[in-house]
Amino acid sequence: MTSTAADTPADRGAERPERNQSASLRRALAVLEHVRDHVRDHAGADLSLTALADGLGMSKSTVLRLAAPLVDAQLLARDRDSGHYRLGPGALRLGQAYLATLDLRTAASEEAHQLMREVGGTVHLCVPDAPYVVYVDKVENETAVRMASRIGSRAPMYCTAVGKAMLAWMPEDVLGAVVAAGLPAITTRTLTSANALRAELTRIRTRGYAVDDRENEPEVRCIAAPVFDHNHTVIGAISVSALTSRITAARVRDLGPTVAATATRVSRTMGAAR
Amino acid sequence: MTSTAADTPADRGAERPERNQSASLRRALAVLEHVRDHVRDHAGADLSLTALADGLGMSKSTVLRLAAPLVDAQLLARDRDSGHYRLGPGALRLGQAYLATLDLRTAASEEAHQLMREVGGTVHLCVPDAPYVVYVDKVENETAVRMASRIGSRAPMYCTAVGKAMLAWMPEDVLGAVVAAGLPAITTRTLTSANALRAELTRIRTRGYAVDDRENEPEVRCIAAPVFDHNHTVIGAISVSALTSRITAARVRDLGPTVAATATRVSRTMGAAR
DNA sequence: CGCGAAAGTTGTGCACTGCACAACGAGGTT
DNA sequence: AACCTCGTTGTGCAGTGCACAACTTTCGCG
Repeated sequence: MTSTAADTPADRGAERPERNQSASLRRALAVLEHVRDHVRDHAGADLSLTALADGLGMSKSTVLRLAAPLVDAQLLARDRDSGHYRLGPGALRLGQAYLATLDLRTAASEEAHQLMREVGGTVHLCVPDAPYVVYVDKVENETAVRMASRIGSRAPMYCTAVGKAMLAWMPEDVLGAVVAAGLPAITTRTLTSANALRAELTRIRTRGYAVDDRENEPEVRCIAAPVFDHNHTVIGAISVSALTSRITAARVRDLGPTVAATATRVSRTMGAAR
Repeated sequence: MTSTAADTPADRGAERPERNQSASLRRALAVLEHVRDHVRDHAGADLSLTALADGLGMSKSTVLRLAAPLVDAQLLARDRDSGHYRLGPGALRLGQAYLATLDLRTAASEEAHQLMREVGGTVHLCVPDAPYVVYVDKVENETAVRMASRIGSRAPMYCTAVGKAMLAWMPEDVLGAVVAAGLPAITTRTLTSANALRAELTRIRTRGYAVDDRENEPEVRCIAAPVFDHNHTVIGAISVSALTSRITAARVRDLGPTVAATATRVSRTMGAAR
């Protein structure tokens, strides 16, 4: 640090880059996320080395060298002809391994199907990822449903029944994070103030289930209840949703306890006391 | 492990660590893969910091600091109580993003369902990942099939119909890589010599489809054909499989052209000339 | 067909990162 | 309460990887 007479470039007071933060690893993950978010469309979605470097504000050599291990791990793949980057099969392996660890999914599967048959709407299973929810399973009424495209996608907590159901039983600081992330209006009925949301959560806690009454999509109602593990920690939520014509306001009061009972059974399977 | 003739004997003694190889990033990816491969079972699957460090031969502090960005990126998650590591929702996001880029899946979906109805067996869609195949879609006959657990899993090329179907139209060096990876016998009928495999590939090219006649599982026959893109590059394969009682040796000759025709239609959707 | 531009790849100095070791704090067990 | 194990944090020093630029390759265009 303090060198001899030959004075060092005294940058004292300057930004301390904080050691041991794995800057290069973070850069590499930024590369990965950039590819993930940028390969929306199918075949045409190209990401050349220069496009990547420009988009991330890195130099080409940096991206090239960071990408090499990602390609080796098959999280990324390079087009053999163009050299452009896309996600690789390793990404799929990770995702499937993640799903395999979620015994919540297997535990809820049967109940979810029964709930779908009973109610007729679409049943969703979610896990928290504050301030978002992640959809991990989906059961639809139609036959021959292909693997749901929405599995793996995220939605905000504050404007979905599943999100509010989980939030109602999560620590206070999570609500803070949700509010901090912003509460933009999705429809005219979205709860957009922290106070309104807080009051709603209290209501949810007393009745045992959450309702999304056209707060996220104009024509959809949704009823959700939380799933707990053996620690009484919220590990997910299960919901039914349908067009408002299928789930009338009056029917919500019947369906609410049904969904809550289903969620409670799943919780018990997961080891919850009650 | 499978390092064949990778390193030359020339660099003996002189340990050249090879610069610019992103050693730390590779370590981090090793951590990720270790977690992925080690969290087979559900809730009980714990990976403590020390267990991870021991399993990888790294020091605890290294693992701790490498894991931090992975946790931030939600590829990993830590159990709030025990601090143990597991895969995070970000892994699912990656996997789903990968599937979204595969328009092969959407292109083949309808044909796959029709093939399943026509033949009655299980239909698989795969992409190459030499020397393996990766299953990216699956259509089963039974109703109410949950999201296929085998999606995302891998199988060797040399002993599967889909693998051989792709291999038959891939560059010669891919066959070399497959042979180099080894051809262990899975059943008594597995092709275990490079020559037998090469002869089989020639046969496949002439008739237009590949057959796995109990080479991978004792009681299963499988018929597959390759899918090409606009460059006439192999981008996948589609197959039907069933117990030998359902697909007799005689029926193979009927089903082969059916599967090949299906694959050709998918290829055409993908922009192939013919 | 040859020329130019743009993209991808490789070499290298130097600053900074992150590895290992060890000390420290936090629970849990006897 | 003492012990033990696990997770976390501080720090010297070696080695990594970032940026820049030279080089190679590929492609477009007259």
